[in-house]
This record gives sequence, C-alpha cells and structure tokens, in this order.
Amino acid sequence: MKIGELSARTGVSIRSLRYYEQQGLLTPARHGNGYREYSPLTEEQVRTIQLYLALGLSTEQIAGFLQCVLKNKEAFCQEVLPIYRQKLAEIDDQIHLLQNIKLNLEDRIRSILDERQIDDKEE
Amino acid sequence: MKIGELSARTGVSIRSLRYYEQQGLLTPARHGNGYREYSPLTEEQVRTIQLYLALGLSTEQIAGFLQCVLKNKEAFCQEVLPIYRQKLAEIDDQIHLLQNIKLNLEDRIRSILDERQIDDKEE
DNA sequence: ATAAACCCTGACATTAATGTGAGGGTCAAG
DNA sequence: CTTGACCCTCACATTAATGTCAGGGTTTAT
Repeated sequence: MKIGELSARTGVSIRSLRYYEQQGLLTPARHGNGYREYSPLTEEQVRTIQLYLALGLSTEQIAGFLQCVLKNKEAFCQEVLPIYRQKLAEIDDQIHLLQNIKLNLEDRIRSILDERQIDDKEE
Repeated sequence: MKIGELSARTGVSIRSLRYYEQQGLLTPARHGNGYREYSPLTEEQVRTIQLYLALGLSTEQIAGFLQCVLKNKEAFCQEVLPIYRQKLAEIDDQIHLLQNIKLNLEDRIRSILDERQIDDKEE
C-alpha cells in the first residue's frame, strides 16, 4: 500500500507518516521509483503510534519500545513501565500547577465580582 | 534606574525586560546615549507583569489591560474579567485532558504489574 | 588612556509535531 | 501524448518567552 492509502485508512496525514519514518517509527520498503510501500500491518502500527502520542509520549520515547510492543505484550517490554511512570509524574505536576492557577483565577474572579457588587450598591 | 538595576531588583532577566518593552508592556525613557531609564514605579510594574504571566496570560493579553490595572483596581478594568474567564475555561480543559491521560496511564501501569504478577507465578 | 562593567541592537536557537509550498518525477486513463 | 492524481525531497513556518551570541558604544575608576 502506498502512502496515500495508508493516510486515508488511518486518518494520519502524509506529512506525519513521513515524519514518523524520519523518527525511526516506520521503515517502509521502497519501490524502484522511490515510492514507499507499506505492509498491511503498518496500519495497526500507525494506530499504535497515535495511541502513544495521545498519552503524551514523544516520538523518541515511542521509538524506544515500539518494536518490542508490536511483537509482545506491553508488560514484556522493560522500557515501557519507567516511561509511563515518568510521564505520570510529569502529568501530576502539570495538573497541580494548573489547579493552583485555577484556584488563583477563581479567587480573582470572585474578588472582582464582589467589588463590583459593592460599587453597585454605593451608587 | 538602568536596566541592570531593574533586573537585579526584580529577578527578571535583562532580555525579558527588553522583550516586555517590545511587547508594549514597558515604555522606559531614554538617555541621550540610548540607555533605558526606568522610573522606580517600574519595579512594581514588572512584578505585576510577572504575576499575570504566572497566571498563564500572554504578553498580548496583559498589554490589553496593564495600563488600566496599574491605575485602578482590577475590578474597574472591563477587559480583565473576560480574559480571566477564558483562561479559566482553557485551564479546565487542560486539566480534564490531563486527568484522562492520567487515568489511562494508571490503568496501563496497573495492567503491566498485574500481568507480570501472573507471569511470575507461572514460572 | 585603559580595563572592567555597563549598555545598545539584531539575530539566531530553543520545542515538537504538523502544515504548506516549491520544484519536480511517475503513472494510468483517455 | 497529455492530463490529473499520485509520489518524491527539501525547506520554511508555526508558538512564546527566554537564552545567548556578535559586534559595538559608554562610563567609571584607576
């Protein structure tokens, strides 16, 4: 299957498919004319990549264990767990940061509304 | 006060102070030799800018109400509330996204540990 | 008058995945 | 043999605040 078909089947842009290749995530064969030829298995592979990207992992991290998880259960791949844990820690940090900002914003919004209430009464 | 002193007093890098000026947040006077001259009030102004940046607002958004809030109470500045509310909505979205990813990661980590438990017993 | 410590502008780098366009081959159907 | 629909590579743009040079003036103290 050529790149256009793979793109249509997966919903991933041609640009992105080429980028994944450049990052070492896909290694399609080449026709004599230079066209990429993807095996049917690649479709599932691309969906797997998208899944990991959606978890916030970088292409570099994914490259580190993709070959393993495509052939085995995730639990078999030693690299996965530490990456998951690291990502989880990052996510937790981000959530806490955002929640602090959220509380701050809510306070400020409340203050503004309170002040306006007072000002309204004064006039 | 010159830029080095302002930077030292506020902890904000010289580079950033120049950037704030470029974004219209600061407008120091100039000496004949081209050196920027900041009024003592600027120190507080810079702290205010940092405060808003820490809330996740962009310099462009800050520029939209900074002059007002420096002269009045925040509640007086009409531009502030909608920006706060918009930012709050964005933050909420991000938090929800991150929480979904977090749950997903936790599931996956649990699955891996469970599977390994089983595999350990089998051998 | 020289050295150290300032200041200036301009410009490129950073991050990461993706969009977009130029310039140019290839192939299939008419 | 031409047209349209593919494909290729290369490369610049995107975001936003900040870091970091380079190349060059100024000031202050010695």
